[in-house]
Amino acid sequence: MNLFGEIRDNILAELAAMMREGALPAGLALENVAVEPPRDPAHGDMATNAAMVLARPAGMKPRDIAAALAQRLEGHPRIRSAEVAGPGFLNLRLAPGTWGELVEAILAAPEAYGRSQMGRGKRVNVEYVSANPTGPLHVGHSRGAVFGDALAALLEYSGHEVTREYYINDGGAQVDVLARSVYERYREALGEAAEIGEGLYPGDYLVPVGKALAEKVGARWLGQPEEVWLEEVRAFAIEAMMRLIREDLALLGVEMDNFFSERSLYDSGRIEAAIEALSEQGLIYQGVLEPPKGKMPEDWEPREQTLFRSTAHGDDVDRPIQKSDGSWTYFAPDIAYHFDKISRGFDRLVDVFGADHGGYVKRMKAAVSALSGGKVELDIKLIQLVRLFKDGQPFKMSKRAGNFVTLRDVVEQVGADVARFVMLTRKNDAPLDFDLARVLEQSRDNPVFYVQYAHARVRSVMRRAEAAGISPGAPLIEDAAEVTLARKLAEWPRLVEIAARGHEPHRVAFYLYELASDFHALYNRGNDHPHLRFVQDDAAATSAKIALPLAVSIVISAGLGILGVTPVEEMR
RNA sequence: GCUCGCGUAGCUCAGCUGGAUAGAGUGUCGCCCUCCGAAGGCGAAGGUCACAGGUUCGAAUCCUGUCGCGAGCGCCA
Repeated sequence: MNLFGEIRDNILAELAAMMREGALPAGLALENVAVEPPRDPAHGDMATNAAMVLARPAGMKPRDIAAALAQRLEGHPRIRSAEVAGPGFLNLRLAPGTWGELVEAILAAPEAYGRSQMGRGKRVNVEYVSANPTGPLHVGHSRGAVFGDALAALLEYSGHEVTREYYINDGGAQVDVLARSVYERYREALGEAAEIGEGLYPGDYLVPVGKALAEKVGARWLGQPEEVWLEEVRAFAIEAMMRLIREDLALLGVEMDNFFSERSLYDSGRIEAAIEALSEQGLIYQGVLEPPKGKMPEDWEPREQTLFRSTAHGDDVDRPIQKSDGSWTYFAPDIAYHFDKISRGFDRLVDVFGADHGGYVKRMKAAVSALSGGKVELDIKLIQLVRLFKDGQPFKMSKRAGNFVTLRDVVEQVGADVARFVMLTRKNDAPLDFDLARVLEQSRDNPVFYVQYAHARVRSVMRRAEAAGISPGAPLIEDAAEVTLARKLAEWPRLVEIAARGHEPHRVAFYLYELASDFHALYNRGNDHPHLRFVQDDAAATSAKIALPLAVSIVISAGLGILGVTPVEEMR
C-alpha cells in the first residue's frame, strides 16, 4: 500500500479525464504533478501542486483548475476533503479509516511495504571501494564501502537488479611496489634483514605475507634479481591483499558480487578493443594538449600523445590514453573496464569514488557516453573525507598499517552497526566528523541509539503483549499523535523512491530518525494519557493498540536493513 | 588561472528533482518519570539560507557574477 502513489494516480486519472472532457486542454504533460506531505500538518494529510504546474501550459488560473479538481476528488472513497489553498495548492484530507488500513496493510505484508517497482527491469552496476590491493582498508574506504553497499541495497529495495562490484587496481606500478615490499618481508622471514626503502610499503601487515611466501617457495628467490621473482611474488601478494580486503569488508558486512581485475584487461586485446570502439567514432587522435591555464608546470613541454576527444561528450579538455612511450595511461584500462560493464548489459552504472577523484568525473562520463551511444547513464558519487575524533580530539592511530587508521580499528572500537549508521547520516559529498566516543553515547544526539531505542521499545511492548497472549488485531488510530506517526509511516514508500532516484541512501537514515522521533513522542504521551499506552488493561484494547508500534518496528527494520544495520531487541 | 563540490540557527547538520510561516539535534531557559530506564517527552528563545543580480505566480533550491573553504588540474594510480 503506497498512499502517496495511490492518491497521485487518482489525481492523474482525474486530470486525464478533465482533458478528455475539455475541462483542461489536451496533451498536458503531467510528470511534474507532485503529491507531497504538507510542511504544515494543519494543511491536511497531503498536498498537490497539480493546478500550479498546469496553469501556465493550460493557460488557466491555478485556483480554477484546483477548484475543478477538488470537486472531482471529493467523490473518492479515500478522500474526505479537498480544499484549495494559497496560490493554488490543493490540500487533501484522507478518510479517517485510512490510517488503520495502512497499518493493517503493513502488518499483512511486512516484507513488501515500501518496496517499489520503479526499478523493474533495470540492471544497475554499483562499483565501490575499489581500493588498491596494497594494504588493509582504511577509514576513508569504509565510508565508500558503506555508502556503496547501502546504495546497492536501496536500489534493490526499489526493484532494481543490482551487481555490487569491486575493481581491483592490479595493473599499475603500485602492485610492483607491493611485490618488492613483500619480497623484503620474505627475506626477513628467512633470516635476512629487510630493507624497506623509500617508496616501499612499510606496514606490518606484510610480515605474515612474506612469511607465508617463504613457507611456500623456500629460499630459492633469495639473492635473485627482480626479473626472476617479481611476477610470481606480485600475484601472491595481490591474492593475499585481496583476502585481507575481503576480510575487512566482511567486518563491515559488505559482500561483493564481483571482483574485476584490471590486469585481466591487459594482454587480452580488451583495451585495444575499447579504444577501437572510440576510434570508429573518430574520437581518438594524435595530438598535443594545451598547457594547463594559469599555473604552468616547470617541466612542461609540448608532447604528442594519443588522445581521447572527450570534449565531444562534455569534458573540458581531451584526455591522454597513451603515455609518450606508447604504454597506456591508467585512463585506458578504465575505459576498457567501463566498456566491459556496458557490454554486460547494464542500464545504469554507478561509481563510488573518493573525493580526490573529482577531476576524473567528466572524462569517465564522456567515455561511457561515447561507448554506449548515450544509452547508459553513469552516475559518479564522490565520497568526502572522514575526520576521526575521540572525545572531540583528532584521532590518530597506526598500530597496524604504519600511518593510517584502518577500517578494522574503527569496527573494533564501535562495531559495524554503529559505523555503518553514522557514516550514512551525512550526504556523501559533505565531510563527515566521526567521533568514536560520541557515537557510543546513548542520547538523542546519537541517531544510531535513538533509532535502535525506538525499535527496542516496540519489541519490549510486543514481548509484553505476547506474554499476555495478545496478538495485534484491527488497529484503532484516533489520537493526533497516533495519526502523526501513521502519516510518517505512509511516507516510507515515497521516501524510498526519492532516495533511490537520487542515489541518496542518507535520506533513509534521516527518515528513520524522524520516524523514531514521532514514535518516542507517542510513547511518552502514554505517560500523561494512559489511553495512549500500547499495553492496556483489557486484551481487546491492547490488541488494537499494538498494531501501530508493530508497523513502526517493521519499517525501522526495513530501513535499517537497507543501511545494513541490525535492529536490536533490547538496549544494553 | 581553470574545473568540481560546499557555504542554511552560537555549534553539528536536514531541507523530498522550484512551493505555503525554512526544519531537527545540541547548547540556554521553563515544565513532565507506572509500558524500556528522564539514555526520554513537551514548550520558549534563536535565521538577511555567504553576497549581488536574474528567470516566474513563487527561489535555500534553477541561471550569471563576486567572496570564502575544500578537492582536482598532460606520461602517478
